[in-house]
Amino acid sequence: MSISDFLITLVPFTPDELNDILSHFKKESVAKNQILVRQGDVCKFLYFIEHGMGRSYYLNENGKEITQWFFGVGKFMTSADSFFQQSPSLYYLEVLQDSLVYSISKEDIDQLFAKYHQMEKLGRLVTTEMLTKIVNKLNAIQFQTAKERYDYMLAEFPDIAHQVPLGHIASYLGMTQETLSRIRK
Amino acid sequence: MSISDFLITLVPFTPDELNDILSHFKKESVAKNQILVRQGDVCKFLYFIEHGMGRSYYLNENGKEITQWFFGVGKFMTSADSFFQQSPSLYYLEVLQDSLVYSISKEDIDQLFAKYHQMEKLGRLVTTEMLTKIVNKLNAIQFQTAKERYDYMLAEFPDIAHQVPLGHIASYLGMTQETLSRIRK
DNA sequence: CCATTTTTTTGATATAGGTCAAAGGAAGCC
DNA sequence: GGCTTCCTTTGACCTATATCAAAAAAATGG
Repeated sequence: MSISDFLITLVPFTPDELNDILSHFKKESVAKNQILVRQGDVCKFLYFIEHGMGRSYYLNENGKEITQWFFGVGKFMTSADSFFQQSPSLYYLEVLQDSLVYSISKEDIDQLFAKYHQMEKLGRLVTTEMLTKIVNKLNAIQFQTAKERYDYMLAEFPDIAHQVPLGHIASYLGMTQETLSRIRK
Repeated sequence: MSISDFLITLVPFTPDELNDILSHFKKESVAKNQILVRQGDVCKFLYFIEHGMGRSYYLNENGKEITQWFFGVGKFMTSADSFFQQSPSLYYLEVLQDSLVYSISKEDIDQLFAKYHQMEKLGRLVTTEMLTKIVNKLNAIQFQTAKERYDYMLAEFPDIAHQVPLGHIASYLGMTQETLSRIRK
């Protein structure tokens, strides 16, 4: 899904608005395993994934990587709190496959928010969707067995679930990789 | 905190805008234990809590109440997904103490979103704040021990933690009330 | 295509927190 | 102010999942 298709399905931008908005996004190819943001850095960009996938993760007290979220095709990827507050990121942002993304800076998106009422609406809708998805994850994590949590993963990220290392998924689901391996049988 | 104080700390509304916006909120007294929305109903209103507190909860497969969120003074309370999508609510919304709230309907708030660019921004900011808070809860639930989860509760809801039945808090934190009772000692 | 590294699976054992049952306390109500 | 209902604590036992260790399988790179 292209970024302009994505935008117009959510909000009825005029062609002029759409062109102006798109002109602030920069197309980038990013190689597999590239780190876009490090824990402690300020996240400078918001990325739209046209092709590929990524994840956010952090290092826990034992230095283990804990996946916090997966980002697939047609989604915005960023370290949300860091990007919007321009505060140090709690997470790494990593690209998991060679990807094609469109990036926009905080200043540019703020300008667009201020310039276009409809852009502000887009921001609200995208944030609301994310909120709903996080609530779903929370319910899965909080009250479901390991098996059910894996089913949630398959439903939420069907395209991603079979393309990333099992350890990434296990930490995302709050279980060990041994447990996930046993479940998958 | 009054609703108008709350609004202007987030977004610089003009006095006229503020008056118009406030005129769409209706002041209501709600008695303790009153249910504002039932699971399965469409949530018709968004509530701002000027005084009091509430929670959202659902009934799990065994018919047990599972608290999903607490809402304190100076917060918006609603069944977010149901209200914004006008879909059946997954949650009950219950007032936990005699409360003073300001309510606004979906149609009215949509009208305000459409009318005022700044109102749309308010919506985005409030949603973003909620998103951040849910991520915090998720991290507490997913990776912390029962003891640490209770500490998170005390930090996130200091005013609420000591005023509601222990069972509500236990289910919110994803543990049994027996476990929470043992921890509290 | 072999060597090395990474990822996944399997097995044995440990434990945090759950479940079930029941007793104490506290609070609302006539 | 006693009755009833609700809320909290305590005890005994159990289970899902973690931890630790190591083998097997798959992927990567020169």
